[in-house]
Amino acid sequence: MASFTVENYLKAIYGLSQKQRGGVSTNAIAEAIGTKAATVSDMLKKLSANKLIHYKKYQGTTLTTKGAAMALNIIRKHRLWEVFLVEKLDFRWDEVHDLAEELEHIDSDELINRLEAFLDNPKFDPHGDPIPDKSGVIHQREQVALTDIQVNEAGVVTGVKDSSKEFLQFLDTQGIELGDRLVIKEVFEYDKSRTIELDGKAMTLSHQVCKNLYVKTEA
Amino acid sequence: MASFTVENYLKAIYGLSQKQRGGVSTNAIAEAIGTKAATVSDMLKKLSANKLIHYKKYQGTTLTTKGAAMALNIIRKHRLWEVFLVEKLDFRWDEVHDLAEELEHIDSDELINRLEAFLDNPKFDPHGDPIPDKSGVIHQREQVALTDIQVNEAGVVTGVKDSSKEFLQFLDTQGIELGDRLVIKEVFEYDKSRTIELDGKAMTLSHQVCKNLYVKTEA
DNA sequence: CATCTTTTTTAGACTCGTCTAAATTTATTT
DNA sequence: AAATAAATTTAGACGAGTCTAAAAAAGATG
Ligand SMILES: [Mn+2]
Ligand SMILES: [Mn+2]
Ligand SMILES: [Mn+2]
Ligand SMILES: [Mn+2]
Repeated sequence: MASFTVENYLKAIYGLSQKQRGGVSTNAIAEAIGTKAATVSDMLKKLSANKLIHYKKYQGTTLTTKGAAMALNIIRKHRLWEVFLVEKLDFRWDEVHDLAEELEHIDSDELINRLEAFLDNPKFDPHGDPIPDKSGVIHQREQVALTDIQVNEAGVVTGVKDSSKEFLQFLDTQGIELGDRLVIKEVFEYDKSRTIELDGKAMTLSHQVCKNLYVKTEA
Repeated sequence: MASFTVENYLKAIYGLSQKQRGGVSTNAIAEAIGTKAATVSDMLKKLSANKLIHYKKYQGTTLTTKGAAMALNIIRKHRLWEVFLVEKLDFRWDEVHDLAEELEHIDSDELINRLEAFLDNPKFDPHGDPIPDKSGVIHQREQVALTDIQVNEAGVVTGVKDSSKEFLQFLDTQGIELGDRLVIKEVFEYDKSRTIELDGKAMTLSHQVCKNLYVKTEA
């Protein structure tokens, strides 16, 4: 129904609105989509005319119920395709994003529902992000960043905040993957780096890494 | 690389060039793609400028080596996705064409090669059409239409010439599927219909049906 | 071969998504 | 509060792909 372009705008607005409260700015959308603010302004007018966003000039934008439903469906498709690529075609978790970026626009609910069943109804994608169900309901997992737990606290790695190829490959080199159990051994106040124990091995992780790693604590 | 539109033109030209000898006409392309002749003329100029077709005004067109290679890759992707949809997601053979029409444009050789392996390197799609290999080589099966075999000759159903939903669903109602063995029992000269025996059951098929059913004879 | 018909191409226009440059509004700072 | 800075929108343009209407070429017919 909606063009690739419109779908990408909706997804971007949804994503940005999750990271802050209040409306999403024109510049933020331009940055996310890789386009210019002028282009975004034009598009916001069209999306608004189609009742996909709430929009007052100069005031930022938020998705309407209809717009949010469409965004969630695209996210659902994106994440299910990512699971397919990793689980069935043996792609690595750092290789699947761009492909899913294309596959998410394939227009068929029947296809995506069957794919979901074929994959045994996964609840999370390869990066630990939750998969919205058919009606767009998304269950956020109870998880905290590694920066938010104390010395001697333990956690299981459940996801990443930064899904960039670079970060994912860095985690690979360190042998850190989803499901790993770790314990914080020491926090260095100087640079906020932390020493953790994982698989019986000690390693030190920078503040930047800890900020971007989600764990579920054993509370 | 090439846009969806360009890919669809190349595929259409390839398909039409298989059905006749000589160049493909502007009108035929317009008809195949569902557009107007004027639009096709414009596009032919662009494809020619990009060295994807040989083109002389008013003379029809043929694909260059480069154009043919691209067309075959799209056909390869189309057919492998069709196999996936039928074999893995349990779609029926009459349901998969339009979805494959979208999926064929996903731009990744790595993806399609992995999909091929995941599907156990199928050689034919759900309609019996051969799947080009990685280098675009396509092995046409030795098969003939049901109109071309004699009374008492036997054959195994290997494909359909007409892949329309209507014909495929008709075959379903008659219980005819790929792999079925049949024998021609009688040919009626009056309307060229034929009586066949299949699974021990006799049935009469019209000339139109026989023309569109391919079989491999036991020669 | 001259005319009529069909096919194909050109001309001009439209939509979608994009851009740069300029104008406008909002936010921040003295 | 005025001045300056930053964010946003408007104006005007462009390429891709499409259309309708008109012109031109090729093909068929008497
Ligand atoms: Mn996308
Ligand atoms: Mn993901
Ligand atoms: Mn297509
Ligand atoms: Mn097919």
